[in-house]
Amino acid sequence: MARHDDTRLPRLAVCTDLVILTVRPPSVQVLLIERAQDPFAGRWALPGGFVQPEQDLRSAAQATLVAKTGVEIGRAHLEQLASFGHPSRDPRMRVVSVAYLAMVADPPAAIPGSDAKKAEWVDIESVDRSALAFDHPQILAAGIERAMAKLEYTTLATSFCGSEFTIGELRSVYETVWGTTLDPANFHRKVLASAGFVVPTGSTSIKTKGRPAKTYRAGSAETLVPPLQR
Amino acid sequence: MARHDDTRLPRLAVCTDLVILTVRPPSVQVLLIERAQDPFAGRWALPGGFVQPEQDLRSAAQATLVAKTGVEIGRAHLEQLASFGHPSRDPRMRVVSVAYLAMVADPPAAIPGSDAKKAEWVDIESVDRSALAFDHPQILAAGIERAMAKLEYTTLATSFCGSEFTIGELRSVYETVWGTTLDPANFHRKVLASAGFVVPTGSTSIKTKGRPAKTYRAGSAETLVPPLQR
DNA sequence: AAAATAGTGTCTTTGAGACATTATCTA
DNA sequence: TAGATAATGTCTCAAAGACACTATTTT
Repeated sequence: MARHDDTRLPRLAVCTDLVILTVRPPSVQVLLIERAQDPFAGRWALPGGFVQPEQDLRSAAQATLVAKTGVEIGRAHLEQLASFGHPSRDPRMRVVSVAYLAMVADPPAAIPGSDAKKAEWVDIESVDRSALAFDHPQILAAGIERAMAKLEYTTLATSFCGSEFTIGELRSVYETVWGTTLDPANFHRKVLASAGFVVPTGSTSIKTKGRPAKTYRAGSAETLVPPLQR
Repeated sequence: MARHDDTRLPRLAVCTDLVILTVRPPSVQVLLIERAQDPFAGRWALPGGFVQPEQDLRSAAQATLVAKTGVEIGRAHLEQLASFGHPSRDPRMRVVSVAYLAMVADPPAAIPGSDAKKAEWVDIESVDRSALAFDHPQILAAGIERAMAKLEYTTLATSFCGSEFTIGELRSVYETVWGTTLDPANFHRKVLASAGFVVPTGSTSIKTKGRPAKTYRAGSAETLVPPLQR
């Protein structure tokens, strides 16, 4: 059985890695950094960092999220994704990664910071996933899959929209993430029929084309009953 | 930014804790141990253990699962649940716990092993959740919630059944976990209509009462389209 | 006016639930 | 035979999708 005598415990670290997504129709984008240091210097990777002593896992993820996107907490969705702990996933030493999934709306340019040469929003279609550092191909895949699935049965899509949005903008989030087209009329009715999904602001948006649309804010509901289907 | 110079990294360990569930109508049961050692000696807790060097997270969880239940791998469902890493969740030192959720069918008596005075299957209704050691109340809640949710849109319920089961047995899993009653006729039709949910064995089960039921094995599908509703 | 998008109305089809009916066993 | 559970059939109602139609803007 495992002992907890800490002098016998191996050297080990915990980090967080983030799959930060945004939707810019017709693309879903992920924030990637080009690593400044070894291991994997020069390679693209998910942003992340070691969890500091006395730092909660979520706080660590939040710190990375804010540092890389420049987006205020509270204007982004952040949830734990999964943990990855293969003994040799990091060549330096054993590092268990607690991955987080974040969604932000219309972020400014990504911020490289000290650990990256570059930081960029990249279309997920054009990412050479297998070239990512560490086991980040796996983490990215898990993040994208989770995001796609959660759109169906949660109100998460609103976190890809700004504070005010039209039903058409919300629909384009779904269409972009799922790579499908949805009937505008039926989508409209279904969204308004889901209690707590969106609340009207009373004003309308000015667009370049077509009839101006009423705008909405995200509602208080988190789950979508009934779910929206793909 | 985080440094990776390992001499500066704090002492830290990673463990796995398991929410192991089984269904014995009319109860859902969870495997709990009574801790043999401090901290929390004498208190009930989820089974778990430290992750050993060179041991994968899943392997660590699997080892605990087999050790406590006596069930062969392959006859149990095991999935990662979430990670819990509050800095003071363990009074000894910083310990990040990667929690796993397991489901087993009709297990034998639980095995205490060396780290527990007792190990028992306990009805989840009768667990004094707030008395559990560490942050295990939170982990248990997350496990139960996940299990209940996944019955709806996955074929997971079959992992609470033996290798061969009747539709009625499968239905009682749903009824037990959700605490509801389901229409036997409609349930029957919906299960058989879900492609890949169950496959007929060709034989029938002998029961004490009523007409003998055809038996089925778990099918190859993992997700349930359309989902079964509560 | 034409084009584009927002929003509403309506019809059809599908699927879920309620419940009756038939089948096959044990006590 | 009575009672119990399995399995099938049928009816009704509600929701989803297809699509026609109206509304309001820009060019």
